[in-house]
Amino acid sequence: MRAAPSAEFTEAVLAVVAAIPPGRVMTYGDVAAVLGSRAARAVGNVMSWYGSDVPWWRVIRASGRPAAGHEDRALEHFRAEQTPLVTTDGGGYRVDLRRARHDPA
DNA sequence: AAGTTGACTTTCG
DNA sequence: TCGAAAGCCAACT
Repeated sequence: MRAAPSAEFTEAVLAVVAAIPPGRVMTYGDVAAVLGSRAARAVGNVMSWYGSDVPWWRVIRASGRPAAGHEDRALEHFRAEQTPLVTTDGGGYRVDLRRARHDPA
């Protein structure tokens, strides 16, 4: 285990993630931006620790791919929520950020 | 106080 | 469009 974020930071992140509507997604950087910071990595840490209590699959990387190692589980949710996806030739996939990106403002 | 780590981002080739 | 390298932030040792 590595560096559990402070309670303040954790609650703030969970609140933002929980506010993302179904079928939409936000990048780690976006979530951090809402908190007034650029700690995208710290956001990832919060997900690894408390992600089980929020729709963590709606938080993805700027590349349009979900958290590393969780792509399979995330795909199930995306298909269930009809999130805009882009299937790649290699059998992989990626979220269509241009359409699915959620703007909290 | 300095070094290490991570569900990241951006820039360059 | 893809991969490698450097940059950044927060928290731990």
